[in-house]
Amino acid sequence: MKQVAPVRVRFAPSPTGYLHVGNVRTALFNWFVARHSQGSFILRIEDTDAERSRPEYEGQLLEDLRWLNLDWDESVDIDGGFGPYRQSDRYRIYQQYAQRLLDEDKAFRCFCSEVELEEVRQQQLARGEMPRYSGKCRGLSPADVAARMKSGLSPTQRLRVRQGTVGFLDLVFGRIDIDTNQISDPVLLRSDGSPTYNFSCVVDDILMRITHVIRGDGHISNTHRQILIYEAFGASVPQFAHLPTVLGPDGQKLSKRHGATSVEEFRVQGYLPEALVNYLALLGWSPPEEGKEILAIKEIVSRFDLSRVSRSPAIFDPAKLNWMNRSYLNQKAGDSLVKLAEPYFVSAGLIHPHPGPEVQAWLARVIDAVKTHVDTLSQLPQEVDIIYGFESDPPELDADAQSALQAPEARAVAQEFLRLVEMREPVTPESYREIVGQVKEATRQKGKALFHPIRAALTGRGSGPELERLVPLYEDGSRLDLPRKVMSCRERLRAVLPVIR
RNA sequence: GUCCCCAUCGUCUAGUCGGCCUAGGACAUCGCGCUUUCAAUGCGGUAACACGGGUUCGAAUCCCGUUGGGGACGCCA
Repeated sequence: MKQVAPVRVRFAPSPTGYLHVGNVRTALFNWFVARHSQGSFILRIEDTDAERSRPEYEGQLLEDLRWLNLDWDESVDIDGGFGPYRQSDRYRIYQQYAQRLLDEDKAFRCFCSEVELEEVRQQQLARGEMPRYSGKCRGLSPADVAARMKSGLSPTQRLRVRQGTVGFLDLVFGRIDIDTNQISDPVLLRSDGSPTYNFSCVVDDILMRITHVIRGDGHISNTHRQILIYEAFGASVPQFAHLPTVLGPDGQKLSKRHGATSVEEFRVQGYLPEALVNYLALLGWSPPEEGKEILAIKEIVSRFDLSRVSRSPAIFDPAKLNWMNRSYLNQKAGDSLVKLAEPYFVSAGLIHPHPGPEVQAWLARVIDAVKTHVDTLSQLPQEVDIIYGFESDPPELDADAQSALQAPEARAVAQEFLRLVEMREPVTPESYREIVGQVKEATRQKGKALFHPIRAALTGRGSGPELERLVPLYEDGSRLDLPRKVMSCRERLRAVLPVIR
């Protein structure tokens, strides 16, 4: 029996900003692979760029991943025996491994200055060549090196790239081979001694026993350099899988001007994490069976396979995300949405903070009544205006409601309805139905001619949720302690009275 | 500029040994039904193999070229 090493994948973001949907998708696909194969998902913080990395982004990063329900097995907060998991805490390790390469003459010190290198680059570009390192310091003798060190120059350390071809079998793109003459001797250690991305990444992936490197396709060309580093260490090379880029609706790289792009923004706008995960899973991956696109996370995990990942870039489509979020919203019962929706209602001044059970129960019914109209939780308060709004004197009626109350028969319906409501207060679902029956009899109106005027008088609008649902919400809402008053049926009808006279 | 990669409806995609494809699904869009209205929902329609050459009895599927797009070429990740 052949022993198969357990799958170990990693998501290695840089804490240089908010978690972006493109990165989230990379994290997700890694996580899918880990969970599908009962492997480990490792979260590593790549903060070797001191200029741009900010510690506060790290916390945000973890929080965003938690919100998405992506759990990790090892990271800065869970030691799996392969730590530390923050690259800035691993500098000693990089020094040590860099020294080893130097000792074995697989790397060399380079004293070229940045201006000097830039000059050469410009010349090569002008000649229409691919800019690459000249190899100037490759052949420096130990004495030369010692002399320059003594004079106070601080060198970088570069890998000695061998002749020939390097290649790998990408799990999504297939075979990608190139000639090593396309590659400069990559800098491993900067002149200040800090490691570069390509070096720290490889050292960590070796030491953390990463089996599959899954990342954005912008890293394809880095992969060749990195493989050369694995070779220099005599380490086994992991499998690679590169994911196509996520683009904005205009086909350009996704950026702020395309609207929300960070997980934080999607959360604030009231998208459900499961909807965002489901949508992102379908961006570049498709399940083996057709037609089923709303998939629970566990269904995605069980079906996920890198061989079904597309090779071409995908455009992020907010309209489809909206549809998906709506569909998740409608799948959930109102009472399971109350907790999530509460903050939006509180900040809109519709309920007091920390509502009691009565308000919560009422709110759940309110949400059930209007949720088919919204894409996101943040749209709920404006939709709920049909319950609250009616306070101005006289109340504002929309165009549809006004025309519904134009005809004398329509006003008769509304007046009769009011008369009966006055007698039967408070209105229950049962009494509402009875009253409507009596109005029907008294006015000889039915169907649209009957319901439209009632709706207009009661809600001030030409359309909205079913009246049978709205009426009890008005009645019950009017008895609750809310920062903004909900008017009962009678109050509403009295208020419109001047309008329908 | 040089190298690498990609190319099916407006969008995400199915298509994995070339024939079952007069190209399927989902979103969006349009129409119809249901309903007192809107929404939701049900049913149906419009809509694509970038172009040009090959190979083959047969190509969306294989090969070459063109065009278009993306990426790489850093002491960024």
